[in-house]
Amino acid sequence: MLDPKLIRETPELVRAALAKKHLSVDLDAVLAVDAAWRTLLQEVELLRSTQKAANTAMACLPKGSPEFIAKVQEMKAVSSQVKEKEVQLKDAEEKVRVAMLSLPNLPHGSVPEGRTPEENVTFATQGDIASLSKHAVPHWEIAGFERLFDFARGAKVTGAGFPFYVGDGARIVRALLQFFLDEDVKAGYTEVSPPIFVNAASATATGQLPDKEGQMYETSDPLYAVPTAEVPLTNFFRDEIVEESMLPIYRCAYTPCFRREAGSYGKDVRGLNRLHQFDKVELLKWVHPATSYDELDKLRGDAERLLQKLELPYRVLLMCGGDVGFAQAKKYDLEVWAAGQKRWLEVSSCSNFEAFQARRAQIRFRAKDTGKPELVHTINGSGLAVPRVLAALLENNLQPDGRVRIPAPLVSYFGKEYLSFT
RNA sequence: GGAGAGGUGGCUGAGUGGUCGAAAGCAGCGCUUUGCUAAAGCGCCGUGGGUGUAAAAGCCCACCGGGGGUUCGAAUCCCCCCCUCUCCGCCA
Repeated sequence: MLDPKLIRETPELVRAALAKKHLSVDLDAVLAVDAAWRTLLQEVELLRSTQKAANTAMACLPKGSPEFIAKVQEMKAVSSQVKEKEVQLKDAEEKVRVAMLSLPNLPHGSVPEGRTPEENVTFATQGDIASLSKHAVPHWEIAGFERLFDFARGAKVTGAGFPFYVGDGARIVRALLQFFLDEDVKAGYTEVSPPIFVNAASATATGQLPDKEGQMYETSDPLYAVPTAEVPLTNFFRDEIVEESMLPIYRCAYTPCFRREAGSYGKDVRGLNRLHQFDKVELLKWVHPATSYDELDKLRGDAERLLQKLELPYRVLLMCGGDVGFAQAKKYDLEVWAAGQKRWLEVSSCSNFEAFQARRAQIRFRAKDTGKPELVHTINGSGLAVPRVLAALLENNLQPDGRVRIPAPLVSYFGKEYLSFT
């Protein structure tokens, strides 16, 4: 959510910033419902004010006195007016709420112009792609792949996109998660194991709701299966005021992630590229607004280091205005090179949300100098998503003998130096 | 799942229809006293919104778990929901 005062007082500034995101936003409609709401609010408050004054006067009048009875009669009219107006006010309030929730976050000034993913800026590239085998194959074509990653049985038991991981397949997933969490903890993040279902209020605070319910699995309660640990993690401090001295707060969490992802097709959904359920470790920070862009860079660095340790070539994309996302002010994507598919796979998305989520979630800190609550900035990114890292690992490290070499830092977690499909 | 008790400000905890945004205490902040510390005394000390302003101040409204209702008037009475605790049942 944006600052309502900013929208009212500098609508042109807001309009210009939103244009950069290339989303169709009717700011005038938002301003109109806001103005209507404020008019009604003032009318109701005026009525309530007279009601209150009468109430105070009546308190020192004898109950049965003629003056008292006259007042009651007089106030009955006011009371019915208030009730009528309050219905309208409630309606107006809801309209404002919906309108405000529909506005995307403003992109940061450093976000490049652009409409499509092709216009994202390659910010950095690490590792040597050329040295990887020219004969690498997509991971789903590796002999024995389906033994370790059993999509057929997953589809039978649950549905497409819910594979079984078997033997070394299960073990490599566990090794990666353990490695990621240990490294993240070393980098200063406190490990958390959150609930994997959230309520509507939580999903609204982080920006999944309203409008994006089609991307989440919903239970009959209703609760939502988390699409990322970001959701429960961010909401940890919802409706709370923390001390400024507690900032910045660093947390990491592993959860399975559930995404319905309707509408994807082709090579995007082959093998481990895109699943309805996958494992991911998320990094999350609550920070002082003044430091949030430094903290974003640091978080991205923490995610990058994981890829470096796994010896995976990757690039960092700075997302252009059109690809930043609804709730983000600035976003970097980390993509690993998958030698078999000969393409980049997104394994982490590191974003600064500034106060957008904090305002929805009412997460604030008490400023030391003024003593007043202020909104924190939230920052998050994957550290990292398992299946695509795994896909790149399988494709890049496949040996002529059909085994996959395990990168040195992972060996102690995996328990051996090669993953075997037999 | 069943029965009972309860949800009030950062915390503890009064308040059962009117002048209550809410006593008191603790914590916090400021001042006084003091060689320092401690103690004591005095004062300040919730959040959100509207309006106003260069920014403030000020003024107004709302908020006593959430939502609805009764009433001229609700923290207080009624209904629904959520949560916590105790006991019982079930269970990894």
